[in-house]
Amino acid sequence: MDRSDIVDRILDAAQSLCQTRGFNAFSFRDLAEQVGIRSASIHYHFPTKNDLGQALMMRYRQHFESFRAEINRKESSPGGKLRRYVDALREVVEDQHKLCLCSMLGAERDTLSAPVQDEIRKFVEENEAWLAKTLAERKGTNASTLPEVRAAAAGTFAALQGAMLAARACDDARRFDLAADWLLRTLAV
Amino acid sequence: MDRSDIVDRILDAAQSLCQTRGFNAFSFRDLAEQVGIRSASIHYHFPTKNDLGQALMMRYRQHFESFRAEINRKESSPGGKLRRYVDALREVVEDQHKLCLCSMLGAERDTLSAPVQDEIRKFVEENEAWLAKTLAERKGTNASTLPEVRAAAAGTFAALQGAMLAARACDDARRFDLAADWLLRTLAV
DNA sequence: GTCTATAAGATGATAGAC
DNA sequence: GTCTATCATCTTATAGAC
Repeated sequence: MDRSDIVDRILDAAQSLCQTRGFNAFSFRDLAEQVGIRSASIHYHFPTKNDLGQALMMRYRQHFESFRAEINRKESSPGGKLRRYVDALREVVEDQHKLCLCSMLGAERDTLSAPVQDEIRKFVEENEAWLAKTLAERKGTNASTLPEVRAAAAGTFAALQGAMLAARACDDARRFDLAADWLLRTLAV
Repeated sequence: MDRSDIVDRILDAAQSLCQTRGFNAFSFRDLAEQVGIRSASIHYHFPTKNDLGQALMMRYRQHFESFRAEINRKESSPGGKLRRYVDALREVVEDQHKLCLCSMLGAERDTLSAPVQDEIRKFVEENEAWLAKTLAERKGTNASTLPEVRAAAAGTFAALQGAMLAARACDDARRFDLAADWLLRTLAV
């Protein structure tokens, strides 16, 4: 995990700042200080802040894509897949009560460029599609586009993102567990 | 609804900016321009931005307190109460895909003063307590502090806040309906 | 690729006139 | 209570040396 590639180190620091403070509450100087270089050097890799935001959200989305593929490989039962997915979000919450990058940038949507907005939307769609497929699988079908399955996926995604938000809002990680455990029981996982 | 009191007009404009852009993405100048006065006049009423944030979240919390009391007065069945609560959030979403103030400030929590953080936490606690009481009532008891009822309330609150967030993140109000309707069906309301 | 230096504008906040 | 004027600082971003 010791990425020494400078672009990744910048993105790591930016992601951490973004998940705890928000995109509009950290500067190139804050970022440069954390990475140990000067702010002009950040601009060399990411000319504008929106370029940084786009790269940030794109990388995050791809990480989740790999992560979902890994779950599908390692876990055979739909229930096990859902529990692994929830456990990964729990780890994010337990690390400084961080928010999902998608939620933080989603909240700040109106202040971001169109390419960043597109990345956020894609993240939601891809995660909901996976949840729908997994929830359908649990019912023994592959009809993941049925209205009732799509609704369950949207509700599940909303509950999980909202649980992370409540944990951050109250500075209390147990709020995530309370809501996430209720969700898994309700889904009969 | 035509509040001419200047403090309320400032708070109205600040709330709207906050629910669409976030607390860290609007300035005293933006605010002054919307209200039609100068930024120095805003500082007369709210010396610092955190003073404004505290007043904003306190007023929002009290509005919800009155709103929940109104629901309790007008609606007798627990199911009807929950539906009214959800409908009110839907109205917020339908207005420019606004976020609940609690979610926006909750996301930005680390950048806010302790008094504002306290107001956010109180908002979550008060709304969850009301949901727990209403969900317990639906089961014919008043045991709203039972672990299973508290978990259901936390899950419900998380799902609703997350549904608002997804609608904003994707610039699509139907995402709220999809998740909220699933929630109400799941709660058998 | 990173640095120093700096531009041009925004920001929260204050002093003092009216 | 609102205004003009202003301050010190921070912000994103660029030019040009090394």
